[in-house]
Amino acid sequence: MSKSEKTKAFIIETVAPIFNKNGYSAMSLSKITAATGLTKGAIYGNFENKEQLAIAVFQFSVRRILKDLNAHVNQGKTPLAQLLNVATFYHNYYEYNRKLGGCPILNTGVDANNHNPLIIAKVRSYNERILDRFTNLIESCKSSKEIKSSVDSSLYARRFFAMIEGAIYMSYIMEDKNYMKDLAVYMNQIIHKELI
Amino acid sequence: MSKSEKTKAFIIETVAPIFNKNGYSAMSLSKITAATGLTKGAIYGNFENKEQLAIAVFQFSVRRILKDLNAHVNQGKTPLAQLLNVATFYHNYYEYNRKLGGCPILNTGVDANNHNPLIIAKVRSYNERILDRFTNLIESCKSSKEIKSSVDSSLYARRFFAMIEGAIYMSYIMEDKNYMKDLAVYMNQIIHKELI
DNA sequence: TCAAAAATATACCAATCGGTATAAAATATA
DNA sequence: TATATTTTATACCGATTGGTATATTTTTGA
Repeated sequence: MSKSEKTKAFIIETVAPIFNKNGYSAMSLSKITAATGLTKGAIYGNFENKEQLAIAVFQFSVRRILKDLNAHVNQGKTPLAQLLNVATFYHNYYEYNRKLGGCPILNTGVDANNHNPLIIAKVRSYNERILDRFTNLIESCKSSKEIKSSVDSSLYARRFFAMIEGAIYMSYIMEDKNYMKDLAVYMNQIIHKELI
Repeated sequence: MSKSEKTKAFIIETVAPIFNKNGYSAMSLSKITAATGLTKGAIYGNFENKEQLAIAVFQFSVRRILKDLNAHVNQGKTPLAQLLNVATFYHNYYEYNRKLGGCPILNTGVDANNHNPLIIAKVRSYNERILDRFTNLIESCKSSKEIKSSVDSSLYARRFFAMIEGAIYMSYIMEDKNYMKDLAVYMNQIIHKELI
């Protein structure tokens, strides 16, 4: 790992909470230099501009989540166990993202929508990946005969994802982690009552 | 209605989509003056500062929604019909808020969270009102014996509200109104299968 | 209609914005 | 260790930021 690669990583990690909490417009170069202890020279020596830094920061934040989500899901031994693990993953999601200042998928999505095409395209892309992952997981449950074959995989993937984002919004706006706790409970219940 | 009252209302209506789409930081005075055709003198003659204007704009946007939601809900003749009308209200919510550039409760909440205490307090306050309204509606259904007395009113109010916000997020980020259409369907289904 | 009051426009302020050219310093390679 | 290369710091750029004092215009009420 070269010097600049280390510095890049350091900048990204340090800036991540700033971008996630304040959004793109309020993530000023002065905040970035103050937080990192570096100067503009170092920042612009490692990133083309503010937007490219923001994209790198967003990708870093999301990849961490997807990696952990995937690892947690994969602990399940059957497709159904894996699907149920999606629910349990979000049980502690409020605490999990507290240091970051919330969920980057929610925050960056809302922040970038309507006025930052490059970043919102990234958000959409990740959301599609997550939707596909959920859909495939439900399809696998059908293949393994653990849930009903009549279940609309895509529909429930969309419902689950929307419920998750809604719970994240409520938990962070109302500062109440119980929205995430209940999401885990309710998703589990829905799987058992509507899918199995 | 005095001159200044008319001007105030005009500014608020004109600025509403700007604030809702771009957020507080990106809602610059130059954008405000360009959109309204007025000068800084007129803006600052009618509003103390940018933050107070943002608050007025947010309140205007939310009050419109709450007024319309309430009117739609009150068309129901029984508490259950009213609760089911909550679901139908959101059926066209994507189109309903399109001109505004999304839902102010979602957008302003996420935008202001973590760095604008005054505005986020307003968002929380409205969210609590909405939660109370949903809770009371469910309680009324219990009183009229239209739903099971064992239902946890507050819990389902929270679940519904979270589902709604999640569907709004998905519909606007993915530019797919079907998230709102299915929310209406699914909420209706949940009421019939879990509450009645 | 005319003067007092209210509302708006103009011109300006210091501070900050994102970004860059260049100089200085740190690193890597030979 | 010496040098070429990379990385970072400094100093600056024009543009824009939110905000204000004051002049001008418009509205209001007698």
